[in-house]
Amino acid sequence: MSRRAEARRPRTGRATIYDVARFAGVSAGTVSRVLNGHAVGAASRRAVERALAAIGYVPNQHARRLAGARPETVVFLHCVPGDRLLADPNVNAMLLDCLRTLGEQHIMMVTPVAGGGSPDVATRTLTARLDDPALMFSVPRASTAVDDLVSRHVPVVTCGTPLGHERHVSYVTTDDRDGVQQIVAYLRSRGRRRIAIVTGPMDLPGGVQRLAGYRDAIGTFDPALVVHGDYTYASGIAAAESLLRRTPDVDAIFAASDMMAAGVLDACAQAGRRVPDDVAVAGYDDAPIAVSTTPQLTTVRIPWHRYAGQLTSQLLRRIDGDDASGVIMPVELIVRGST
Amino acid sequence: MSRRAEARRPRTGRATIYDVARFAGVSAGTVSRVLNGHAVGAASRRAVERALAAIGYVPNQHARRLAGARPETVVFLHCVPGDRLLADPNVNAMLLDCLRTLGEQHIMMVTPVAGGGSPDVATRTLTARLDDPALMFSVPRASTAVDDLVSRHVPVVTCGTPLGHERHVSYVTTDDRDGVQQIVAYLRSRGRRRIAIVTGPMDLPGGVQRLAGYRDAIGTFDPALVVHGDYTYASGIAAAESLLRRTPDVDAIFAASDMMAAGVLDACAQAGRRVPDDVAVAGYDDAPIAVSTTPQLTTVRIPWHRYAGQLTSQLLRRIDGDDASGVIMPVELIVRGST
DNA sequence: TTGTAGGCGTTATCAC
DNA sequence: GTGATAACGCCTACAA
Repeated sequence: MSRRAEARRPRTGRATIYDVARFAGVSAGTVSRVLNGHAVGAASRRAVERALAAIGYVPNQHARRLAGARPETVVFLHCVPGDRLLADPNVNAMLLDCLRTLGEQHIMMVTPVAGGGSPDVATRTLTARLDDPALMFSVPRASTAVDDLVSRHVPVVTCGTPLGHERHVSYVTTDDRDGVQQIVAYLRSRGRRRIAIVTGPMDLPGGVQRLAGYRDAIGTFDPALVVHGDYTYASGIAAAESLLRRTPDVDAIFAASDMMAAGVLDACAQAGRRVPDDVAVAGYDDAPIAVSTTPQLTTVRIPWHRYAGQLTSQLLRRIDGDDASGVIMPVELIVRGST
Repeated sequence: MSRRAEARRPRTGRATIYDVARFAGVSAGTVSRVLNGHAVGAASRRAVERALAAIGYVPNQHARRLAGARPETVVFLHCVPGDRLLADPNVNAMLLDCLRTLGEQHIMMVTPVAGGGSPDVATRTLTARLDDPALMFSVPRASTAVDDLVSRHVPVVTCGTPLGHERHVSYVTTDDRDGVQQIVAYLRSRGRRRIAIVTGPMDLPGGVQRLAGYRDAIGTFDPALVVHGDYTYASGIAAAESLLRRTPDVDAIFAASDMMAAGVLDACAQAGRRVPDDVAVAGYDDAPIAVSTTPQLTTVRIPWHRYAGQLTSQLLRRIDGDDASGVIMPVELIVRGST
């Protein structure tokens, strides 16, 4: 790893604000003002705009940032391998919302390239020297990336409660406890008595909080009715198989994600249990798959659109120096055929 | 879109090089020197290193860049929708290679988030204000993004010939003409006389150059034996169907990508043509699919590993101020059962 | 080897 | 409204 040319890097040759100023016959300050939409005389403004166009000036971001301007880039981070996250239509739609809103503020979004490698590694190397605000998804409890960022005063906003970092990180989450309580209450009202849960990963906030909601609502808690999953279809299948074997009297299974619920559905069919007659099945997220299963899934809908709005506004607030804060979005029970 | 607080952004509160210097009892220059691995007295070095650790100093990239340091970020750009590009195992492996090599130089790679939207749009909005070197894949001839970057003196390296920008953009490409000539020569040597081609998109270098190789090698050129595809399996099917119908006497089909060749194979089977007895089929890229078809595909192998090496070194050269240049990688004919 | 002084390109403050 | 001018944090000639 030989050191490269130590010589000062050749000037970029790019036009600066001074070039524009000279061309327009005004001072650099004035150019900066029109660039930033501040008050400027009509004549000067015209002259500057002409110069801008003629020269093809593009501001230097680094200089801008150094001088205290708002960042023009936010970094999207997640720890889910293989772009499974972006494959989720809900997440994708929300991301598009964010992109649009941020775009209006002239802020773009980038993400580290993992290239098939672990995004965790990419994230780690990236956050080691990142200077831009970060938007993080599915942040596991032990994430050191968050610590790094926080300790360097990088504004961070997470999707979901940043377990262990609630005080230093802004976040938007959904009212998981309420959502699960609604589900359990509904199942109860339909006469279900042995209600099981397939949780998400317990190091992710969704895993923890949905289980908490379940415990709150369930009354007498039976550990035999709790199985852990990882949000995937396969884990839904496995969980249901285990439940049906272990506690044959189960008459309702709530899965903490629709993907898992779909797995549960198929496992029930496989085991010869009729849904919803023998056992009710409920999911979470109201993902597209919820309406393409048979029967369709009772689930909890997250207001993704408003969620996205909150996310970006949290981000912008942090960027503008506000303190960290969390917002909790209400959710809505969607009843379909599976219960 | 109300203007936000105009007040100077509050100081980040992050430690600067001066804090470190004060702590270590040396000057800022000295700190900078140890940071950059320049010559420093042993005592000073130790003091600085202690201070660095104690304070948890992290350099400000923007300041660094402004002062003329090498970029620590390169941007990966492509115009293929839906992450189809990253789904290609060859591309992926190469990218990993690049990531590793760049990582050794403390350079990370990011890419704009398209969020299911068109990467072209993401690229456009991004390049509009990008300041970091760019690595571009599958750059179509008309790409204005390249123009933008070049005009702003942003170092650009492309995978494949940057049609129309060869003088201002560094690139790495494969010897497509030679590869195709080898294929055609081989098919000839096996007695094939009516050799057709399914091209790639004609606005991409691979499309143009592989067709060029075909024309060079084929001798008497029959337009009826040329069908255009877009590198996808589906287009391979469509192309083969059209060829078999239009020119039933065709006895060899070369497809400009293995994915298309796989389509050709299936279309032949569908049409009741035996491969290779009735018609020989050849692909290009030596993608994983080339060995999972029946029969396996004769194809052209690209030395991805060395390719990646060239790519990063081109990038580093550009970053260090060298002029743009192109390198052409040799390719290797791989003969398998399909011919 | 080490400190000092400019400069990188931009923004914001302060007089005019 | 406008022009100087001082930061911003870092790097590197230059001088000591």
